Amino acid sequence: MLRNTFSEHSRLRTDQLLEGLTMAEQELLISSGVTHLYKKGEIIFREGGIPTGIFYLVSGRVKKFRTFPKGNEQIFYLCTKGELLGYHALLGEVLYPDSAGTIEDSLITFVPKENFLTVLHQSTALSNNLLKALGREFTHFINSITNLATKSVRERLAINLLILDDKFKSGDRAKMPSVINLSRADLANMVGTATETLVRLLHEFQDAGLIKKTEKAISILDRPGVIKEANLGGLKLKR
Amino acid sequence: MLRNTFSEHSRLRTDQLLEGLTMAEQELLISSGVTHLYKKGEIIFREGGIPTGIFYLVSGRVKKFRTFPKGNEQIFYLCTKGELLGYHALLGEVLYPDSAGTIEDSLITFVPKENFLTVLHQSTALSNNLLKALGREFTHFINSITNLATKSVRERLAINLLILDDKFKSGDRAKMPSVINLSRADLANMVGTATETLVRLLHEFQDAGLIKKTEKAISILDRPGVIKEANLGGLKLKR
DNA sequence: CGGACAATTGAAGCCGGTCAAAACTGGTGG
DNA sequence: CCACCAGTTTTGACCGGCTTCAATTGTCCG
Repeated sequence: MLRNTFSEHSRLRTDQLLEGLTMAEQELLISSGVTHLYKKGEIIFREGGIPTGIFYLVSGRVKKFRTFPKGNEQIFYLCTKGELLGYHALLGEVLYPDSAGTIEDSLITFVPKENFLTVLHQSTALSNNLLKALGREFTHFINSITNLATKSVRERLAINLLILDDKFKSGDRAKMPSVINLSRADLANMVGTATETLVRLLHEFQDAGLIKKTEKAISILDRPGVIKEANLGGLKLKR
Repeated sequence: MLRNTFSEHSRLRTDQLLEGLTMAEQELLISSGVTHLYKKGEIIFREGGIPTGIFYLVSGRVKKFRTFPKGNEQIFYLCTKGELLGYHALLGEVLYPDSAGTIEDSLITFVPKENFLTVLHQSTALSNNLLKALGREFTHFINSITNLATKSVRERLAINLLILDDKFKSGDRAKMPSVINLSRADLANMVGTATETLVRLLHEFQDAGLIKKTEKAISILDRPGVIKEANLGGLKLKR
């Protein structure tokens, strides 16, 4: 039940995605690409741009977002190691509807459109894996939508902290509290609020002993407490 | 550019979906199903339920939504004639993450899971059509997310009225202003606001000559005016 | 050390949610 | 045909969460 609200099992992980592909197909997909190091803050592609391939995030973290004329942006997803980027536009045969940019130094492999589509059209395994992944993504998006529409900023912050805690888990010690390394502005843009509001709430959470703010980063100290703040059951009774 | 924000070209229409399929495959998909008349207000499937097939909406209108313990619901999509329902859960091999119910009398064909999956696994045409549709759906969902996160209730109402105007177009005279036949509660749940707030805004819109409220229904009188209210360009300048 | 940018704190005000109650609607049965 | 009831729509009043604007503090580097 908790899973439904904030967990990220819909992530398009390549290990799942490549399952059942022949070595030749895997070769053509991943190994054929050019790998490039993106510095923190670099843009990978921009909304309105023409897709020319997909991106495989070897290491690092990438935000997917929309920008507005006012200057602000809305982040709706954070990619971590092993995920693919930019495939929606290719599949849908449309221009990029969103932008992607690194939030830390990242190693990214570019797979040309032709290679991706070639493998896609000859491998039913890849098709099926993609369909499964996209079907699950749906759950993620309606979670986001309902959270934004019905939850307070405070609750949304708590939810996002839980998600981020998961995404920032260091591979080695999965049990340790993660160090969530994200600027206030980025976090605010994920939660969908003003930076000032976010800062105030973080302060409150820290006072309550739920989190610890350490130089630019955040760690969850009291996970059950944060879960309670998130009100995942919708426990706010009618009256 | 307007398209990006509120138009619904991502709709999973069967006519596009069945393109390239053999007659036998089309037969197995659509014609094999059982068609049933759902009365207005009936539930087709409920979140948490086990998917046993997909639904083809022959005629009528269906809302897709999430419910909360508090009793309220969030509508995130409105299906019209010709669309499919419930395929995400089958593809993702998960329980229904959302609910679906009719908002008017509807004719719906049920296609058993086995038939759907059989055709899916033997027809690359269907796979590709589905992938394309799902890729485009992505655009729709990030539109919803960014609208909810960054736009005022007033702007969101305007946007939704434009979408609904499109969805309630009567097939015969596409040029006439549509009659949007939706309860205040449903409309509020689409916009993501309280019924009372919605009613007040509708009143304002009518006073401004943008819309006309006729017994339970709404018609757009001044479409350019509504578009202006929607602030689609994000024209609200920084200062 | 200074300059730029990020983070924080303060104060003011409005948008929108909530509660309560009135007005309106359609449907039902006497 | 009218009175009544249940559900929906509408209006009113209140107030609290958030946004916004402004200003201060903190931090990282050249």
